[in-house]
Amino acid sequence: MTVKEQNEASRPSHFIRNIIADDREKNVHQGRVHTRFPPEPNGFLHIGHAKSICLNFSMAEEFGGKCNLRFDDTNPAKEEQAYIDAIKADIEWLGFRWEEPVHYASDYFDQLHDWAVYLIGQGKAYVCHLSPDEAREYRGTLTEAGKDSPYRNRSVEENLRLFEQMKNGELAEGSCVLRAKIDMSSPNINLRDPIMYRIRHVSHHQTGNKWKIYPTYDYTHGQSDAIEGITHSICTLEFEDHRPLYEWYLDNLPIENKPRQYEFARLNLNYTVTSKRKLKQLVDEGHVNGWDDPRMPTISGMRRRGVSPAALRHFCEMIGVARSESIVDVGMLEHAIRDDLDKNAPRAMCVLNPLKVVITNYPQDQIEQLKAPNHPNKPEMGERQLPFAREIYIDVDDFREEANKKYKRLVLGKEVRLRNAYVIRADEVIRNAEGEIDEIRCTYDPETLGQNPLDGRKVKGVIHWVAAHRCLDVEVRLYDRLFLAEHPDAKKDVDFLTHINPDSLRVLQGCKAESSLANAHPEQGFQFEREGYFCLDRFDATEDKPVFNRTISLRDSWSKLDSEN
RNA sequence: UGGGGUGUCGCCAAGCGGUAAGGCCCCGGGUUUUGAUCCCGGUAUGCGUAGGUUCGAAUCCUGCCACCCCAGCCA
Repeated sequence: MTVKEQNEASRPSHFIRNIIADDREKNVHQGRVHTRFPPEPNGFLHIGHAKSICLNFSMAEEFGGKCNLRFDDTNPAKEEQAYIDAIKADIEWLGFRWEEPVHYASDYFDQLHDWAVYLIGQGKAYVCHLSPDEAREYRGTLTEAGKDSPYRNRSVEENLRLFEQMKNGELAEGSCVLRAKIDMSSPNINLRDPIMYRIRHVSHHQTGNKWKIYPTYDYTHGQSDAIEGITHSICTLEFEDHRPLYEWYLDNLPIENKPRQYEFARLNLNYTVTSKRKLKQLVDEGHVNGWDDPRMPTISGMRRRGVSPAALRHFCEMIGVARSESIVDVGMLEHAIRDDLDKNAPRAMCVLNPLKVVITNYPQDQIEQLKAPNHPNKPEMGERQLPFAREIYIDVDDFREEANKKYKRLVLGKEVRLRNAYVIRADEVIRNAEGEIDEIRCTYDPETLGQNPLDGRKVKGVIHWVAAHRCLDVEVRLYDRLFLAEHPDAKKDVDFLTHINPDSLRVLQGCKAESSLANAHPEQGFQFEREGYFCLDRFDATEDKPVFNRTISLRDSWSKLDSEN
């Protein structure tokens, strides 16, 4: 198999790729491929945007083309510079490089204005003084045609004069708009004389106080694409009805390069909310700690949680690109995350709920330095030292006074393997005044380091542990799904907030981590063996107080078994 | 009851007239000092539905059904 074939095999065809490949073969756009990712800076990017980013950037990359980053900043009231900065950081973190410089739709406000004057001159645009309510009435309904605005036949001169006044801030906000003169009886409502400009006496994060009028998305997007030489303008399905309008502007303006718009189905994930409005609500109302809270499906949230760019990109490839609306199982995202971490995360041990174990036949002051591989299947990842001593911690869940045969951990009177160390036997349970278990007294078999018991005894279980006096005291944040309902926003009459998982974050203090973890870097993924994947929080961890976020647990076929009994 | 779309395994998704890819999930079995990973094997006589064309249809034609989007001076 050639490299190209392998590539094609691992990247299944999808309709956008097919269209582009086809266009290149037919030399459409002189064989150029130029895409763009056009976010509005009114919130943080989420997993759905990741799909679009991967699509746009990878199509350009694959076909030797370019991909622009363009902020779709036509509504200054909702936009902020802070979002622009965050969006740029997210895209870079994902590993994509846009074609410099960064573009803004607002870069084209002058050109757009001149084109509006041009359309007025052609008798194809007019200033309309209908109030919003009146305009709605005149627009008609889905089944009834609209009516022409009484202002539709103003003279070119009057329109020019009024538009100039709009531009100069001489007219009040909301008093009138500039509309394209298309067809009030079109079955496509977008063609019923759509608004091109509205008056907004607000300053803009890029253009300051220069403008009193701002163009709408429809009047801006296609032309911006054309100006930038975009060939394939990829957007989501809900813009499909806008395509005739997109093309109307390109056809009625003196524009050479005509980009084509293609629509794909946006990403939906179960147990997740991906609507900027709702995500903003979660942030604004304090249900989470900011846009980059590790529970958020935002790119920065997932980053902070410990998800790698590679995992996200792989996920986007797995789910494909199509035109049918679908809801992807979060299990697929989780699989992509585990798959990446399993291959790349060094192993370590950390006891989440410590239970002291005293090994009575181990010398009082002795400390051995055991060796442990950093990855069981990748010797090239090296090994580390693991101090072993008379007192260790194991997890509360890994000991039972009595249990059936299915329980493969430490049971009173039975043996278990300490991961990377010896086999121990539980001899005695020590209780405090309240009758709670305080510690377990064990004995170890010195002949079992790196080998099975010499007499052929079978020890089936393996548990993790940490040396009591050589470990780190750490905080661990256990994250779980933010929503309990599979489709949190499915019902319009049920507030999605009612489905919030009250246990989406559990903070554990006093967890005991092996000492080598003192060298962990923020965002570096580790597998805490038998527990899951964790990383140091990039904002809250300090030298004195390490804070680890659980990215995701290990797959667990035991808890299912256990609960069946 | 207008217009635009979509319907292939529990969830994604290839397929474009030659006899249903792949991934996730699930179920068996094997390896394993992580109940992880990994490895083998299994899972649609069926492609929304009813007809038609054809030697042959998920692919072409016709009717029907279901679901999604559109009546912001949001994008």
